[in-house]
Amino acid sequence: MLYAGFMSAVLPPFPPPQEPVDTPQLLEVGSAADEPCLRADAARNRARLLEAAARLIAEHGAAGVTMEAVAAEAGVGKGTVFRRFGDRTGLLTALLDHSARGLQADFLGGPPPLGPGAPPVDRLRAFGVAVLYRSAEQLDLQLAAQPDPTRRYAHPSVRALHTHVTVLLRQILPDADCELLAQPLLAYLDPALINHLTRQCGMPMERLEKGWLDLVERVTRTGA
Amino acid sequence: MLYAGFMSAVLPPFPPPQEPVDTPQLLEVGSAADEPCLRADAARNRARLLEAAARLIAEHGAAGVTMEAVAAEAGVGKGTVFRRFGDRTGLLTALLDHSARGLQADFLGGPPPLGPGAPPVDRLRAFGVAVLYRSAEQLDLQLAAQPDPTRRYAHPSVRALHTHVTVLLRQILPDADCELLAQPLLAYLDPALINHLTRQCGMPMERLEKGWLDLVERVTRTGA
DNA sequence: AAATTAAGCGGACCCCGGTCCGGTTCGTTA
DNA sequence: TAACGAACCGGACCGGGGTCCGCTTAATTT
Repeated sequence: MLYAGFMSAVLPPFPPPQEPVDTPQLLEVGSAADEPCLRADAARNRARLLEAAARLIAEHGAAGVTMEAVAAEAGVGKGTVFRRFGDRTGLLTALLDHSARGLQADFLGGPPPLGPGAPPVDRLRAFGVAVLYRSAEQLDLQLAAQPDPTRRYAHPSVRALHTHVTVLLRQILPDADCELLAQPLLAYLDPALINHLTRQCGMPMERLEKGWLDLVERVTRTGA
Repeated sequence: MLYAGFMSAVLPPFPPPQEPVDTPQLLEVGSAADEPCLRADAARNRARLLEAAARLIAEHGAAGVTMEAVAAEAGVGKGTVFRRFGDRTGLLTALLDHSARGLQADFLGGPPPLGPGAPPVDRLRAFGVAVLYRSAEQLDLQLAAQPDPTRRYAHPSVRALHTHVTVLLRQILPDADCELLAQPLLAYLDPALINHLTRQCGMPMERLEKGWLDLVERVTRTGA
């Protein structure tokens, strides 16, 4: 199965146009089952929708699936899809949620070198490699789930990754502007870039991996 | 004026679904007036459309302008817009074309430190700062013109920037995988990131500039 | 200058993401 | 268990991007 992440923090009931932006960033994700007590039928429909979406995507590819088709496949109305997931991006993101939580659990509390215990540089290296391969696996979905340019960096899951990298960097380079420095590192792991390099330029993943290690090496090399 | 770049390499006549991908990358842009001898009426309409688009964007913002409105303002049919520019992204890109050519001319043949003559590291520094401020000026348009994730990195203007950075890097780090290393550098200059950092996080441009210089410093620092 | 033809034109048309609101159902309270 | 209200549902509806195809017009050829 692909989605399996039926429980995810998606949206407050309906009018989702509010975006507080004051998100706690870290830790917000990780605690499971945070949907604020969905009504029975709503929860059922939510599950149906995710199943339906996964099924259709497996069959036609993420790009070839319309919201209406998902609704039909799930046997619910179109409005229900948007009520639950806000928009297309929201639905796709929910499908990715399970693996996102898994990754986050791994680097927040899993075994070293990804989790705590290893030296920060090693954790950073492992983090990049993990993200790289995870994204490569779900490339189509990751691409389709990418929100428009004005929201890409504000997206909670991206924020979580950014926070993690920033924290690691601060341990390595206490005097640098780590919040900023984290951005190019993260950008290297952008699914759209991975897609470009592997599929459009034909680079093998090994080269990307080498590139990551090299980048980390260069960025974290201290003082002259 | 904003657009002013009436002459740009946009698309062969109609069926644009072909994307050769074998683009010469560099130098392709720079030689002016490369529209392959447009018919008189077509050229006239093209100019009208760009003027109309610029006018409407100035008035309603890039996001608030529909293709149909542009067509109407220019006094042509909707089909004409799409025939000429392929899609929304194409039209917006054409509006940015003038300044893109200007920038390219500057770093390909202008005076140092941007142009040839200065040490590569200085050129790289100057390049980033120039791109940074140029993007900041046209942020709305740059954001609106951003193509979907699967085309973002394949876009000719991005390719041109990437090539330039790669070339500079190779002069500084002959043994590194400069093609790859150029990506995170370029990503730091992504309009979507600039938008996020300045408008959503409230960072001043000075900090972004410092961040660029620091990043260049770290990435180009040679050997242990 | 007439004929020929390829390029260009335009607006009706389709599709899909997203919204709205009248009717329904769940869960709770009395 | 009756009744109430909030949450939910669904599908009609809307707007905008992108396509199509029959008609028009600019360039070229003789």
